[in-house]
Amino acid sequence: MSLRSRQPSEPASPEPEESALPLRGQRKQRTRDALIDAALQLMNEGRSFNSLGLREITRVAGVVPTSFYRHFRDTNELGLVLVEESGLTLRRMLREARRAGAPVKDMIRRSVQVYKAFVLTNRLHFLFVAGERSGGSPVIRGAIRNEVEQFIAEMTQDLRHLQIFPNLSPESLQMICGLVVNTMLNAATDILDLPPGDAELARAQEDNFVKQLRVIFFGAQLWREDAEKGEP
Amino acid sequence: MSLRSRQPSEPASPEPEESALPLRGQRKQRTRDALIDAALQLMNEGRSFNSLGLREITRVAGVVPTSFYRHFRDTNELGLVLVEESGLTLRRMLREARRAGAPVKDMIRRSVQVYKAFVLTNRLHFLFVAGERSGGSPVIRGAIRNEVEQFIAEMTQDLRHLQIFPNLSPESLQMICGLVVNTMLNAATDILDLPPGDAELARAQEDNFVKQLRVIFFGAQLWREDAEKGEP
DNA sequence: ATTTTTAGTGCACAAGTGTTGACTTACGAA
DNA sequence: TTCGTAAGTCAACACTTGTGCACTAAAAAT
Repeated sequence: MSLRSRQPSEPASPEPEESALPLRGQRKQRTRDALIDAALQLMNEGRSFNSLGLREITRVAGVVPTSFYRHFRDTNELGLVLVEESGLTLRRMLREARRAGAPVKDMIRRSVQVYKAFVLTNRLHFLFVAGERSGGSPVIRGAIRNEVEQFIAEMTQDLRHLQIFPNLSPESLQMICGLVVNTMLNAATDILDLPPGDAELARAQEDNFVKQLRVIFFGAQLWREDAEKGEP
Repeated sequence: MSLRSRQPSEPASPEPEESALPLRGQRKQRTRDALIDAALQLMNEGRSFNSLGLREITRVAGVVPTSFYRHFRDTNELGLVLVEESGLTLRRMLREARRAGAPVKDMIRRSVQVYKAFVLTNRLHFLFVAGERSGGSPVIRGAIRNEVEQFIAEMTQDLRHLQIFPNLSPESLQMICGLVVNTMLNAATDILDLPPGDAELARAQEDNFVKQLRVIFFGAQLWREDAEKGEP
């Protein structure tokens, strides 16, 4: 079960150095991808990453256990590669959103729908990120945290240039984005766990998600920097 | 290393049925608790729950592997007990907050500080909940979700009786509470991961947490039910 | 054409795993 | 005092695990 073609990155970019068709390197990359896919596939069946065994991974990848060492020092190193990949996916989402521009009509709901679609088509990466973000081994958790932090920073930049919240200082904008991203990743878990077919539940879940974001954006728009707020 | 006395529940409540000092039952409970504590302790050292082995648990609990079966069918069942316990801890927090009443001055910051303290003194349970909420085995994740859902519902009731948001329908209030709880649990991970001693970082983290909650409550106060909101 | 490199294989090993059944031993009821 | 119950122990089982070493074969370099 091949889950996806791996990292097409730039499909038609004849880089002179790398893609000079080293036939062996190609082959190596293929089993390397098979290993990564195997890990993702196992997680897709309900397992958590750091409960995966090296042998288990190589088994579903269709290679012998010792082959693993030709590509990674241990499973943790594979995990870090997975973190990096997932980070790329996150930034790809941001880039696509950037290109599409902010929808003018019913902005939040549209964004949520786009997000939902993106989560589902990149199911495995989101499963990994949402799952290991607070759970797994400390080193991987740290790496994911970095990636998410970076994502938040980029999102902050984008929103800043869009001038949607002219009232907010860059720091406050970042704090808002952190809140939004947490809400997003949390929703990702819900989206991925949702049994397919139940349109009613999906709708309720989407409505809830939309409302939460509306509250956040609503509060953000009216935010003033200095004051000590809250009801006195 | 005994981490805590287990479930004091009601320290001075001579229940006629249970506490008739069946010396054997006492002993059984003790090793049962040792098993539970062992699991928590292992997680406290950076492991995720469903990577724990039965033997591993019994080893740090100081009993022989086969003893495990006198208390739990398998590790998953232990996990479910852990979920239940953690749920109790969550509700205990709510109850204490209820008894203390809402602080009138600088309400949110106070609450955050109380919450931080509570998370640190109940470190293990929060570590478990925050870690396995989106990570571990599906059945445990589901159980945690139930517990959290219930917590949200209770919190909704409390806020309703406090009349803090008279503008919100019960459903909207629940949605707000969901947002708050997610933000709380997310902050719990940060709080627990924070290296001790770094007061500066702790302060920044707390400020961020406080601000996020302020935005949410601020947005909630101004929320109107009917309208389709957001910037058009 | 020959040699070097290297991705992938096969085999082996020590160590750890979950689970079993028969056992001890001390509590608590008779 | 006797005796059944059951928490905990012991030894053993059939596996799985991560890892090391020698090997093959095909691609790349010479």
